[in-house]
Amino acid sequence: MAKTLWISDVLSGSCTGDSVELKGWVKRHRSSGKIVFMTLRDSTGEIQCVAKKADLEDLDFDSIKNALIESSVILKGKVKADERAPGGHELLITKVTIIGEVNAEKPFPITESAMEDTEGGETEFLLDNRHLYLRTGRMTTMLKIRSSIFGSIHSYFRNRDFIEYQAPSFVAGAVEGGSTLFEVPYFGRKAYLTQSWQLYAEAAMPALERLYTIAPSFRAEKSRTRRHLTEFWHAEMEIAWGGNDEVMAHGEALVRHIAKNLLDERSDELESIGRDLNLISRYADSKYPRIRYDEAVETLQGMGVEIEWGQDLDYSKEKVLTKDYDVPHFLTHYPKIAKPFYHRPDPEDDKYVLCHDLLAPEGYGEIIGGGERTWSEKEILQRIDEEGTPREPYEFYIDIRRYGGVPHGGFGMGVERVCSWLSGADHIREVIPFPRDSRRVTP
RNA sequence: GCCGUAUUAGCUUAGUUGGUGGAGCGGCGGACUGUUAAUCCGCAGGUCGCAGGUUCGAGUCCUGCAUACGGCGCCA
Repeated sequence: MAKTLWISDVLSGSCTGDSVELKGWVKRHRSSGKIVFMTLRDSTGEIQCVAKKADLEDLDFDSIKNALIESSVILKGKVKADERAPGGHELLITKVTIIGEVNAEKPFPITESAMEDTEGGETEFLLDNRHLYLRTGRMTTMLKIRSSIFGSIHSYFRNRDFIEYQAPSFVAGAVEGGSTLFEVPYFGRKAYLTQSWQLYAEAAMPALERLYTIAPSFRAEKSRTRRHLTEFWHAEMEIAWGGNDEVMAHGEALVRHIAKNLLDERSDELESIGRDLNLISRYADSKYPRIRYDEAVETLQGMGVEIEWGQDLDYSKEKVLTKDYDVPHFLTHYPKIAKPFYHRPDPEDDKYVLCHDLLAPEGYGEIIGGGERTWSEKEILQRIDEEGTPREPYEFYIDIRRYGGVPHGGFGMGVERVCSWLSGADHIREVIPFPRDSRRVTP
Protein backbone atom coordinates (compact mmCIF):
# COMPACT_ATOMS: atom_id res chain seq x y z
CA MET A 1 0.00 0.00 0.00
CA ALA A 2 2.98 2.28 0.44
CA LYS A 3 3.11 5.12 -1.99
CA THR A 4 6.26 5.45 -4.06
CA LEU A 5 5.31 7.84 -6.83
CA TRP A 6 4.17 11.41 -6.31
CA ILE A 7 2.49 13.83 -8.68
CA SER A 8 5.51 16.12 -8.59
CA ASP A 9 7.60 13.22 -9.97
CA VAL A 10 5.23 12.86 -12.90
CA LEU A 11 5.16 16.59 -13.57
CA SER A 12 8.96 16.71 -13.57
CA GLY A 13 8.88 14.49 -16.67
CA SER A 14 10.90 11.68 -15.13
CA CYS A 15 8.35 9.01 -16.00
CA THR A 16 6.86 10.22 -19.26
CA GLY A 17 5.76 7.24 -21.34
CA ASP A 18 5.73 4.91 -18.33
CA SER A 19 2.78 3.00 -16.95
CA VAL A 20 2.34 4.20 -13.39
CA GLU A 21 0.05 4.10 -10.39
CA LEU A 22 -1.00 7.39 -8.80
CA LYS A 23 -2.67 7.77 -5.43
CA GLY A 24 -4.51 10.90 -4.42
CA TRP A 25 -7.76 12.82 -4.16
CA VAL A 26 -10.15 14.12 -6.80
CA LYS A 27 -9.82 17.88 -6.96
CA ARG A 28 -11.97 18.73 -9.97
CA HIS A 29 -13.80 16.90 -12.56
CA ARG A 30 -15.54 17.48 -15.93
CA SER A 31 -17.03 14.95 -18.23
CA SER A 32 -18.12 14.98 -21.85
CA GLY A 33 -20.01 11.74 -22.23
CA LYS A 34 -17.29 9.47 -23.44
CA ILE A 35 -14.30 11.31 -21.99
CA VAL A 36 -13.65 12.42 -18.42
CA PHE A 37 -11.07 14.99 -17.39
CA MET A 38 -10.28 15.04 -13.72
CA THR A 39 -7.66 16.76 -11.66
CA LEU A 40 -5.93 14.53 -9.15
CA ARG A 41 -4.12 16.13 -6.24
CA ASP A 42 -1.70 14.89 -3.65
CA SER A 43 0.61 16.63 -1.21
CA THR A 44 3.04 17.52 -3.97
CA GLY A 45 0.81 18.97 -6.67
CA GLU A 46 -1.99 18.28 -9.09
CA ILE A 47 -2.19 16.62 -12.47
CA GLN A 48 -4.86 16.24 -15.12
CA CYS A 49 -5.99 12.67 -15.67
CA VAL A 50 -8.01 11.61 -18.70
CA ALA A 51 -10.35 8.65 -18.91
CA LYS A 52 -11.52 7.70 -22.40
CA LYS A 53 -14.43 5.31 -22.47
CA ALA A 54 -12.70 3.07 -25.00
CA ASP A 55 -9.54 2.70 -22.86
CA LEU A 56 -11.04 1.18 -19.73
CA GLU A 57 -13.79 -1.09 -18.51
CA ASP A 58 -17.29 0.38 -18.23
CA LEU A 59 -17.36 -0.08 -14.47
CA ASP A 60 -14.11 1.84 -14.07
CA PHE A 61 -15.24 4.55 -16.45
CA ASP A 62 -18.47 5.04 -14.54
CA SER A 63 -16.77 5.12 -11.17
CA ILE A 64 -14.32 7.84 -12.18
CA LYS A 65 -17.08 9.73 -13.97
CA ASN A 66 -19.15 9.70 -10.79
CA ALA A 67 -16.36 10.21 -8.25
CA LEU A 68 -17.15 13.33 -6.22
CA ILE A 69 -14.64 15.95 -5.18
CA GLU A 70 -12.23 14.71 -2.47
CA SER A 71 -12.86 11.04 -3.18
CA SER A 72 -9.60 9.18 -2.67
CA VAL A 73 -8.56 7.04 -5.62
CA ILE A 74 -5.81 4.91 -7.07
CA LEU A 75 -5.39 5.41 -10.80
CA LYS A 76 -3.33 3.28 -13.14
CA GLY A 77 -2.39 4.60 -16.53
CA LYS A 78 0.24 5.91 -18.87
CA VAL A 79 2.00 9.25 -18.43
CA LYS A 80 1.90 11.43 -21.50
CA ALA A 81 3.42 14.82 -22.23
CA ASP A 82 0.64 16.98 -23.65
CA GLU A 83 0.54 20.73 -24.12
CA ARG A 84 -3.21 20.78 -23.60
CA ALA A 85 -2.77 19.59 -20.01
CA PRO A 86 -2.08 22.18 -17.30
CA GLY A 87 1.45 21.45 -16.15
CA GLY A 88 2.33 19.80 -19.46
CA HIS A 89 1.77 16.18 -18.39
CA GLU A 90 -1.31 14.05 -17.98
CA LEU A 91 -2.25 10.51 -17.05
CA LEU A 92 -4.24 8.40 -19.52
CA ILE A 93 -6.28 6.28 -17.14
CA THR A 94 -6.61 2.54 -17.71
CA LYS A 95 -7.71 1.34 -14.26
CA VAL A 96 -9.62 3.02 -11.45
CA THR A 97 -9.92 2.02 -7.79
CA ILE A 98 -12.06 4.18 -5.53
CA ILE A 99 -10.63 3.95 -2.00
CA GLY A 100 -12.71 6.44 -0.02
CA GLU A 101 -16.07 7.43 -1.46
CA VAL A 102 -17.77 10.75 -0.91
CA ASN A 103 -21.50 10.65 -0.23
CA ALA A 104 -23.58 12.80 -2.58
CA GLU A 105 -25.92 13.68 0.27
CA LYS A 106 -23.02 15.38 1.99
CA PRO A 107 -20.58 16.52 -0.69
CA PHE A 108 -17.29 18.24 0.12
CA PRO A 109 -18.43 21.62 1.45
CA ILE A 110 -15.45 23.79 0.51
CA THR A 111 -16.41 25.06 -2.92
CA GLU A 112 -14.82 27.71 -5.10
CA SER A 113 -17.41 30.20 -3.91
CA ALA A 114 -16.55 29.49 -0.28
CA MET A 115 -12.94 30.43 -0.98
CA GLU A 116 -13.69 33.58 -2.92
CA ASP A 117 -11.82 36.45 -1.41
CA THR A 118 -14.15 38.06 1.04
CA GLU A 119 -12.81 41.24 2.58
CA GLY A 120 -10.21 40.72 5.27
CA GLY A 121 -9.52 37.03 5.39
CA GLU A 122 -11.48 33.95 6.16
CA THR A 123 -15.19 33.53 6.61
CA GLU A 124 -16.81 31.91 9.60
CA PHE A 125 -17.66 28.98 7.35
CA LEU A 126 -14.04 28.30 6.49
CA LEU A 127 -13.02 28.60 10.12
CA ASP A 128 -15.77 26.16 11.12
CA ASN A 129 -14.57 23.76 8.44
CA ARG A 130 -10.89 24.22 9.10
CA HIS A 131 -10.30 20.46 9.21
CA LEU A 132 -11.38 20.30 5.56
CA TYR A 133 -10.03 23.68 4.48
CA LEU A 134 -6.50 22.45 5.31
CA ARG A 135 -6.41 20.31 2.17
CA THR A 136 -7.07 23.19 -0.22
CA GLY A 137 -4.23 24.70 -2.22
CA ARG A 138 -3.78 27.88 -0.23
CA MET A 139 -3.67 26.21 3.17
CA THR A 140 -1.40 23.42 1.95
CA THR A 141 0.98 26.07 0.65
CA MET A 142 0.89 27.97 3.92
CA LEU A 143 1.66 24.79 5.86
CA LYS A 144 4.67 24.11 3.66
CA ILE A 145 5.95 27.66 4.14
CA ARG A 146 5.42 27.28 7.87
CA SER A 147 7.39 24.03 7.92
CA SER A 148 10.27 25.66 6.08
CA ILE A 149 10.37 28.50 8.61
CA PHE A 150 10.37 26.10 11.57
CA GLY A 151 13.21 24.18 9.93
CA SER A 152 15.19 27.36 9.40
CA ILE A 153 14.90 28.35 13.05
CA HIS A 154 16.26 24.97 14.11
CA SER A 155 19.09 25.05 11.57
CA TYR A 156 20.10 28.60 12.49
CA PHE A 157 20.56 27.78 16.16
CA ARG A 158 21.90 24.26 15.79
CA ASN A 159 24.53 25.37 13.27
CA ARG A 160 25.77 27.80 15.91
CA ASP A 161 26.05 25.28 18.77
CA PHE A 162 22.88 26.31 20.54
CA ILE A 163 21.26 23.60 22.68
CA GLU A 164 17.53 23.02 22.31
CA TYR A 165 15.97 23.21 25.75
CA GLN A 166 12.40 22.78 26.99
CA ALA A 167 10.55 24.60 29.75
CA PRO A 168 7.30 23.54 31.43
CA SER A 169 3.94 24.64 30.05
CA PHE A 170 2.29 24.63 33.49
CA VAL A 171 3.74 27.46 35.54
CA ALA A 172 2.96 29.23 38.79
CA GLY A 173 3.74 32.84 37.90
CA ALA A 174 3.59 35.45 35.18
CA VAL A 175 6.23 36.62 32.76
CA GLU A 176 4.18 39.37 31.21
CA GLY A 177 1.29 41.10 32.91
CA GLY A 178 -0.85 38.82 35.08
CA SER A 179 -4.06 39.70 33.31
CA THR A 180 -3.11 37.70 30.25
CA LEU A 181 -2.58 34.39 32.05
CA PHE A 182 -4.73 31.36 31.36
CA GLU A 183 -5.64 29.85 34.70
CA VAL A 184 -6.01 26.07 34.87
CA PRO A 185 -7.15 23.94 37.80
CA TYR A 186 -4.22 21.97 39.16
CA PHE A 187 -5.22 19.38 41.80
CA GLY A 188 -6.95 21.88 44.01
CA ARG A 189 -4.46 24.65 43.28
CA LYS A 190 -4.17 27.16 40.49
CA ALA A 191 -1.62 26.86 37.74
CA TYR A 192 -1.19 28.86 34.56
CA LEU A 193 -0.25 28.15 30.99
CA THR A 194 3.15 29.57 30.21
CA GLN A 195 3.47 32.87 28.40
CA SER A 196 7.15 32.44 27.68
CA TRP A 197 10.06 30.08 28.08
CA GLN A 198 12.29 32.89 29.23
CA LEU A 199 12.38 32.63 33.01
CA TYR A 200 13.11 28.91 32.87
CA ALA A 201 15.66 29.44 30.12
CA GLU A 202 17.54 31.86 32.34
CA ALA A 203 17.77 29.09 34.93
CA ALA A 204 19.54 26.86 32.39
CA MET A 205 21.67 29.66 30.99
CA PRO A 206 24.59 28.99 33.39
CA ALA A 207 24.47 25.32 32.36
CA LEU A 208 24.13 25.56 28.58
CA GLU A 209 25.25 29.15 27.83
CA ARG A 210 23.57 29.13 24.42
CA LEU A 211 20.05 27.76 24.27
CA TYR A 212 16.87 28.01 22.23
CA THR A 213 13.42 26.55 21.89
CA ILE A 214 10.35 26.53 19.68
CA ALA A 215 7.29 25.97 21.82
CA PRO A 216 3.72 27.18 22.22
CA SER A 217 3.07 30.18 24.43
CA PHE A 218 -0.35 31.16 25.71
CA ARG A 219 -1.74 34.62 26.27
CA ALA A 220 -5.28 35.29 27.38
CA GLU A 221 -5.47 38.53 25.45
CA LYS A 222 -8.86 39.43 24.13
CA SER A 223 -7.20 41.08 21.18
CA ARG A 224 -8.96 40.53 17.92
CA THR A 225 -6.43 41.63 15.38
CA ARG A 226 -4.66 40.11 12.41
CA ARG A 227 -1.52 39.60 14.50
CA HIS A 228 -2.81 37.93 17.66
CA LEU A 229 -3.49 34.36 18.71
CA THR A 230 -4.10 33.05 22.22
CA GLU A 231 -1.87 30.05 21.45
CA PHE A 232 1.15 30.82 19.30
CA TRP A 233 4.51 29.23 18.58
CA HIS A 234 7.32 31.07 20.23
CA ALA A 235 10.94 30.78 19.10
CA GLU A 236 13.11 31.96 21.97
CA MET A 237 16.83 32.08 22.65
CA GLU A 238 19.05 32.97 25.55
CA ILE A 239 22.81 33.51 25.65
CA ALA A 240 25.27 33.90 28.50
CA TRP A 241 28.05 36.48 28.36
CA GLY A 242 26.15 38.62 25.91
CA GLY A 243 24.22 41.86 25.95
CA ASN A 244 21.61 43.68 23.95
CA ASP A 245 23.81 44.10 20.85
CA GLU A 246 24.77 40.44 20.59
CA VAL A 247 21.17 39.34 21.05
CA MET A 248 20.02 41.79 18.40
CA ALA A 249 22.69 40.54 15.99
CA HIS A 250 21.29 37.01 16.40
CA GLY A 251 17.75 38.24 15.83
CA GLU A 252 18.74 39.96 12.62
CA ALA A 253 20.80 36.99 11.40
CA LEU A 254 17.99 34.56 12.22
CA VAL A 255 15.35 36.49 10.32
CA ARG A 256 17.64 36.90 7.33
CA HIS A 257 18.46 33.18 7.44
CA ILE A 258 14.74 32.35 7.46
CA ALA A 259 14.07 34.63 4.48
CA LYS A 260 17.00 33.20 2.52
CA ASN A 261 15.99 29.57 3.18
CA LEU A 262 12.42 30.33 2.30
CA LEU A 263 13.53 31.63 -1.09
CA ASP A 264 15.65 28.52 -1.62
CA GLU A 265 12.99 26.06 -0.51
CA ARG A 266 9.59 27.58 -1.26
CA SER A 267 9.83 30.09 -4.11
CA ASP A 268 7.19 28.27 -6.14
CA GLU A 269 4.79 28.23 -3.22
CA LEU A 270 5.39 31.92 -2.49
CA GLU A 271 4.68 32.81 -6.09
CA SER A 272 1.58 30.64 -6.17
CA ILE A 273 0.03 32.79 -3.44
CA GLY A 274 1.10 35.98 -5.16
CA ARG A 275 4.10 36.92 -3.01
CA ASP A 276 6.72 39.18 -4.61
CA LEU A 277 10.04 37.32 -4.31
CA ASN A 278 11.99 40.58 -4.61
CA LEU A 279 10.67 41.57 -1.22
CA ILE A 280 11.88 38.34 0.36
CA SER A 281 15.30 38.78 -1.28
CA ARG A 282 15.51 42.25 0.16
CA TYR A 283 14.68 40.92 3.64
CA ALA A 284 17.33 38.22 3.22
CA ASP A 285 20.10 40.54 2.00
CA SER A 286 19.64 43.89 3.74
CA LYS A 287 20.99 45.19 7.01
CA TYR A 288 18.25 46.03 9.49
CA PRO A 289 18.55 49.61 10.80
CA ARG A 290 18.51 50.29 14.54
CA ILE A 291 16.88 53.34 16.03
CA ARG A 292 16.50 54.38 19.62
CA TYR A 293 13.12 54.95 21.24
CA ASP A 294 13.97 58.67 21.69
CA GLU A 295 14.63 59.10 17.97
CA ALA A 296 11.38 57.33 17.16
CA VAL A 297 9.42 59.60 19.47
CA GLU A 298 11.07 62.69 17.98
CA THR A 299 10.31 61.47 14.48
CA LEU A 300 6.70 60.85 15.39
CA GLN A 301 6.37 64.23 17.09
CA GLY A 302 7.90 65.81 14.00
CA MET A 303 5.17 64.14 11.97
CA GLY A 304 2.53 65.62 14.21
CA VAL A 305 1.64 62.36 15.97
CA GLU A 306 0.50 62.84 19.55
CA ILE A 307 2.92 60.98 21.77
CA GLU A 308 4.56 61.70 25.07
CA TRP A 309 7.96 60.46 26.17
CA GLY A 310 7.56 57.30 28.27
CA GLN A 311 4.51 56.08 26.43
CA ASP A 312 4.78 52.69 24.74
CA LEU A 313 4.59 52.69 20.97
CA ASP A 314 1.29 51.14 20.00
CA TYR A 315 0.51 49.51 16.70
CA SER A 316 -0.82 52.63 15.00
CA LYS A 317 2.39 54.49 15.84
CA GLU A 318 4.53 51.55 14.75
CA LYS A 319 2.74 51.67 11.43
CA VAL A 320 3.41 55.37 10.91
CA LEU A 321 7.01 54.82 11.87
CA THR A 322 7.59 51.83 9.60
CA LYS A 323 5.88 53.38 6.62
CA ASP A 324 9.15 54.69 5.20
CA TYR A 325 11.15 51.51 5.86
CA ASP A 326 11.25 48.73 3.33
CA VAL A 327 13.19 46.33 5.57
CA PRO A 328 12.69 45.27 9.19
CA HIS A 329 14.21 47.57 11.76
CA PHE A 330 15.01 47.55 15.45
CA LEU A 331 13.63 49.90 18.04
CA THR A 332 15.91 50.00 21.09
CA HIS A 333 16.34 51.61 24.51
CA TYR A 334 12.76 51.97 25.68
CA PRO A 335 12.07 53.97 28.86
CA LYS A 336 12.38 51.82 31.97
CA ILE A 337 8.85 52.75 33.06
CA ALA A 338 7.37 51.12 29.95
CA LYS A 339 9.02 47.71 30.47
CA PRO A 340 8.94 44.91 33.09
CA PHE A 341 11.59 44.39 35.77
CA TYR A 342 13.65 41.75 34.00
CA HIS A 343 14.91 44.28 31.42
CA ARG A 344 18.30 45.60 32.49
CA PRO A 345 18.55 49.37 32.98
CA ASP A 346 21.12 51.03 30.74
CA PRO A 347 24.24 51.68 32.88
CA GLU A 348 24.85 54.85 30.87
CA ASP A 349 21.40 56.28 31.64
CA ASP A 350 19.03 54.31 33.83
CA LYS A 351 15.95 56.05 32.47
CA TYR A 352 16.26 53.48 29.69
CA VAL A 353 16.49 49.71 29.49
CA LEU A 354 18.68 47.61 27.20
CA CYS A 355 15.99 46.13 25.04
CA HIS A 356 14.86 45.87 21.46
CA ASP A 357 11.86 45.12 19.30
CA LEU A 358 12.18 44.07 15.69
CA LEU A 359 9.44 45.57 13.56
CA ALA A 360 8.55 44.00 10.23
CA PRO A 361 7.66 46.26 7.30
CA GLU A 362 4.46 46.24 5.19
CA GLY A 363 2.47 46.99 8.32
CA TYR A 364 3.14 43.64 10.01
CA GLY A 365 4.74 45.21 13.08
CA GLU A 366 6.56 43.56 15.96
CA ILE A 367 7.98 40.09 15.32
CA ILE A 368 10.73 39.97 17.96
CA GLY A 369 11.02 41.36 21.47
CA GLY A 370 14.18 40.92 23.46
CA GLY A 371 17.08 42.43 25.34
CA GLU A 372 19.60 42.15 28.11
CA ARG A 373 18.36 40.79 31.45
CA THR A 374 18.78 42.38 34.84
CA TRP A 375 21.49 40.00 35.98
CA SER A 376 22.85 41.05 39.38
CA GLU A 377 21.05 40.23 42.62
CA LYS A 378 21.20 43.83 43.78
CA GLU A 379 19.72 45.23 40.57
CA ILE A 380 16.95 42.64 40.26
CA LEU A 381 15.77 43.21 43.84
CA GLN A 382 15.82 46.94 43.28
CA ARG A 383 13.81 46.65 40.05
CA ILE A 384 11.24 44.26 41.56
CA ASP A 385 10.72 46.58 44.52
CA GLU A 386 10.51 49.66 42.28
CA GLU A 387 7.76 47.99 40.31
CA GLY A 388 5.93 46.88 43.41
CA THR A 389 6.07 43.28 42.22
CA PRO A 390 5.96 40.67 45.03
CA ARG A 391 9.30 38.85 45.42
CA GLU A 392 7.90 35.51 46.50
CA PRO A 393 6.90 33.99 43.10
CA TYR A 394 10.25 35.00 41.64
CA GLU A 395 12.53 33.53 44.33
CA PHE A 396 13.87 30.91 41.92
CA TYR A 397 14.52 33.62 39.37
CA ILE A 398 16.37 35.77 41.90
CA ASP A 399 18.41 32.73 42.99
CA ILE A 400 19.93 32.54 39.52
CA ARG A 401 21.55 35.90 40.27
CA ARG A 402 22.76 34.78 43.70
CA TYR A 403 25.01 32.06 42.31
CA GLY A 404 27.39 33.46 39.74
CA GLY A 405 25.19 35.82 37.81
CA VAL A 406 26.57 36.84 34.44
CA PRO A 407 25.47 39.29 31.77
CA HIS A 408 22.98 37.54 29.54
CA GLY A 409 20.03 38.17 27.31
CA GLY A 410 17.70 36.75 24.73
CA PHE A 411 14.70 37.30 22.56
CA GLY A 412 11.35 35.80 21.66
CA MET A 413 10.06 35.64 18.12
CA GLY A 414 6.42 35.09 17.20
CA VAL A 415 6.74 32.36 14.60
CA GLU A 416 3.27 32.89 13.15
CA ARG A 417 3.94 36.60 12.84
CA VAL A 418 7.03 35.79 10.79
CA CYS A 419 5.10 33.28 8.68
CA SER A 420 2.32 35.78 8.16
CA TRP A 421 4.70 38.58 7.16
CA LEU A 422 6.90 36.53 4.82
CA SER A 423 3.96 34.85 3.11
CA GLY A 424 2.06 38.13 2.81
CA ALA A 425 -0.98 36.67 4.60
CA ASP A 426 -3.93 38.90 5.37
CA HIS A 427 -4.37 37.38 8.80
CA ILE A 428 -2.20 35.43 11.25
CA ARG A 429 -4.87 32.71 11.25
CA GLU A 430 -3.90 31.79 7.71
CA VAL A 431 -0.52 30.41 8.80
CA ILE A 432 -1.49 28.06 11.63
CA PRO A 433 -3.57 24.92 11.08
CA PHE A 434 -6.06 25.36 13.91
CA PRO A 435 -6.00 28.98 15.07
CA ARG A 436 -7.00 29.84 18.62
CA ASP A 437 -8.28 33.25 19.56
CA SER A 438 -10.45 34.66 22.31
CA ARG A 439 -13.64 33.49 20.65
CA ARG A 440 -12.67 30.23 19.00
CA VAL A 441 -11.32 26.91 20.25
CA THR A 442 -12.96 24.72 17.61
CA PRO A 443 -12.53 22.68 15.53
C1' G B 1 -13.27 46.06 28.36
C1' C B 2 -14.53 49.40 24.21
C1' C B 3 -16.07 50.74 19.03
C1' G B 4 -18.03 49.13 14.27
C1' U B 5 -20.41 45.78 10.75
C1' A B 6 -23.03 41.60 9.53
C1' U B 7 -26.66 37.22 9.84
C1' U B 8 -31.41 35.20 3.19
C1' A B 9 -30.53 27.39 0.15
C1' G B 10 -24.56 23.25 1.78
C1' C B 11 -21.41 27.78 -0.18
C1' U B 12 -21.21 32.99 -2.43
C1' U B 13 -24.98 36.35 -2.78
C1' A B 14 -29.49 39.74 -5.28
C1' G B 15 -33.83 41.45 -3.13
C1' U B 16 -36.07 48.92 -5.23
C1' U B 17 -40.60 53.62 -1.66
C1' G B 18 -43.14 47.41 3.01
C1' G B 19 -47.07 43.98 -1.54
C1' U B 20 -46.53 35.72 -2.89
C1' G B 21 -37.88 35.43 -2.03
C1' G B 22 -34.18 35.30 -7.49
C1' A B 23 -29.32 33.74 -9.30
C1' G B 24 -24.30 31.41 -9.66
C1' C B 25 -21.50 27.36 -7.53
C1' G B 26 -22.19 22.53 -5.30
C1' G B 27 -25.80 17.95 -5.59
C1' C B 28 -29.26 14.82 -8.65
C1' G B 29 -31.12 13.44 -13.93
C1' G B 30 -30.09 14.08 -19.26
C1' A B 31 -26.85 15.64 -23.95
C1' C B 32 -21.83 15.98 -25.57
C1' U B 33 -14.66 12.20 -27.47
C1' G B 34 -9.90 17.50 -25.54
C1' U B 35 -11.88 19.85 -21.21
C1' U B 36 -8.97 23.96 -18.42
C1' A B 37 -13.58 26.96 -12.40
C1' A B 38 -16.06 23.08 -19.55
C1' U B 39 -20.82 24.04 -21.92
C1' C B 40 -26.22 23.24 -22.73
C1' C B 41 -31.33 21.42 -20.84
C1' G B 42 -34.14 19.95 -16.55
C1' C B 43 -35.01 18.78 -11.01
C1' A B 44 -34.56 19.10 -5.79
C1' G B 45 -33.11 22.38 -1.97
C1' G B 46 -35.45 28.51 2.12
C1' U B 47 -39.24 28.89 9.70
C1' C B 48 -34.94 35.14 5.42
C1' G B 49 -30.27 34.16 13.15
C1' C B 50 -34.02 34.12 17.57
C1' A B 51 -38.10 36.66 20.33
C1' G B 52 -41.39 40.58 20.43
C1' G B 53 -43.62 45.08 18.16
C1' U B 54 -45.70 48.56 14.20
C1' U B 55 -48.90 47.43 9.83
C1' C B 56 -54.44 45.11 6.09
C1' G B 57 -49.52 43.11 4.87
C1' A B 58 -42.46 42.70 7.24
C1' G B 59 -36.49 39.54 4.31
C1' U B 60 -37.29 45.01 4.19
C1' C B 61 -39.32 49.52 9.62
C1' C B 62 -38.67 49.51 15.41
C1' U B 63 -36.96 47.10 20.23
C1' G B 64 -34.38 43.31 22.73
C1' C B 65 -31.31 38.99 22.54
C1' A B 66 -27.77 35.60 20.29
C1' U B 67 -23.77 34.54 17.22
C1' A B 68 -19.98 35.82 13.99
C1' C B 69 -16.52 38.95 11.70
C1' G B 70 -13.48 43.54 11.63
C1' G B 71 -10.77 47.02 14.65
C1' C B 72 -8.61 49.40 19.39
C1' G B 73 -5.89 48.96 24.00
C1' C B 74 -1.87 45.04 25.21
C1' C B 75 1.66 42.08 23.10
C1' A B 76 5.26 37.96 19.86
